[in-house]
Amino acid sequence: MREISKRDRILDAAEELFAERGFDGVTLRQIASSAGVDVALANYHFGKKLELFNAVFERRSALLNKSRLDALRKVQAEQADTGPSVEQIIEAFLRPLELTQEMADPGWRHYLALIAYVNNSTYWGKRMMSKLFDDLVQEFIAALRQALPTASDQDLYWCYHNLSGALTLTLAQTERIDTLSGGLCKSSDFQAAYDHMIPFVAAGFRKVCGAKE
Amino acid sequence: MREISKRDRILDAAEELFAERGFDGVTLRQIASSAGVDVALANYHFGKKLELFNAVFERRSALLNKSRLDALRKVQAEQADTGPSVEQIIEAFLRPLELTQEMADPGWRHYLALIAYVNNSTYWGKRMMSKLFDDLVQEFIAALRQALPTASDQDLYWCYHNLSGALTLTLAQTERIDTLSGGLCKSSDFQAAYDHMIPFVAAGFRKVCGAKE
DNA sequence: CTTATTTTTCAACAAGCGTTGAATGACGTT
DNA sequence: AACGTCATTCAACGCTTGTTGAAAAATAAG
Repeated sequence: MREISKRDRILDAAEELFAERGFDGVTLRQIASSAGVDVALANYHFGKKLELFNAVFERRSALLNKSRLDALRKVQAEQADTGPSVEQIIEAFLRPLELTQEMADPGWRHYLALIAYVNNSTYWGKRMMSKLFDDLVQEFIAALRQALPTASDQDLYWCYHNLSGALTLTLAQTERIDTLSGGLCKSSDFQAAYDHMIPFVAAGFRKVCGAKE
Repeated sequence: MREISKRDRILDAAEELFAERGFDGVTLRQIASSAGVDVALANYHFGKKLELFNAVFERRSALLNKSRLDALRKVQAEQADTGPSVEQIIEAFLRPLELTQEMADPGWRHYLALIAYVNNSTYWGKRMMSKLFDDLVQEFIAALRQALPTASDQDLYWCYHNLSGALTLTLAQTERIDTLSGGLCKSSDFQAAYDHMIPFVAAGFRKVCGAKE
């Protein structure tokens, strides 16, 4: 069994702490302490604090984009004649996230919570989200445009905005729904979250972007 | 024309800056400078930094809750026989927010962006959201339960979670949809946001919580 | 074994932080 | 005009922050 390098331990610790408290809510000393290394080591490997943040944010993005795009290509291949349905597209967009979140390794869970933090932030979001995720999102919107041929682009983007919001709150794992529902629903129950989100969002798309009777 | 007190100028400045950069992303010196007062004055009026944050967060909550509850009571009174429809309930939940966001005073816009920050944060959200907004939310969920009599509570809460996410991202005003849509949709166009969100969410509720055929 | 190179720690820096106590200003009451 | 109260500023405190250069340890190369 291979040891985890100190460099990776710093990334892991930073990932978890940044996701929970945000960029300014965490000090390099906390990260170093949580990783069990000296403060200066983060600087040696990554440079400034902001560069460490970027390194964390970019580490898993390519892998994530690939698994989601693969899921889309798969349903597109399966429905080569008619094209995939709205539900199938949404499913390809969401299920890969569920899979990583339910893995034994908590790293992916922290990473997706970090994405939620960035995506919901005016200050960080504009800079960071587009660069890494725009291409993928446009790919999915193109598929939706084909599945909903009567939709205007404006309607499509606003519907995606709703989808993105519902997803973001799920990724954040705020546990708010736990207290609100008296323990009936749990933020950690990702399968239940996506099982409800997929038909909910698909129905929304159909209603707003579907044929006008 | 009445002068704005320095105390209120501190609240206004803190509201805007906290909403944009989060609790730890803002210093008391930035707040004081933006308000045009001395650093020590924030401490005199509000105590510690965290107490200032709480003061900002609570300042407008009662007023906001009242306007949303009034909107709900109104549609309930109008439809005393059948009870309000899902669309009417969602509309009562959302439109008061749109109204405050479109006011000339930008304070409300900043305040709702702050709510988005808190609601999406594991660290702050658990403590702060429930205390101020749970009663109101349960009131709306009760109304939805009545409009969707076949729904299980679990389904209802998960659907509310989706609604809350879509709303939160709108409140945050990240401008992500602006770049994504190439300027076709604007985060600042609240009317368009809610015009699309209401039918979208209502359709989701009906699909997930409606009668099973 | 020696030498280079990379990784890690140590010690310290200047800057900025939240917070405080005392001094000053403003303002209405008597 | 003198007083007391509230509002505001000033100056400074102890502490933590991100960052750095040099020392030490580990690893690889010859």
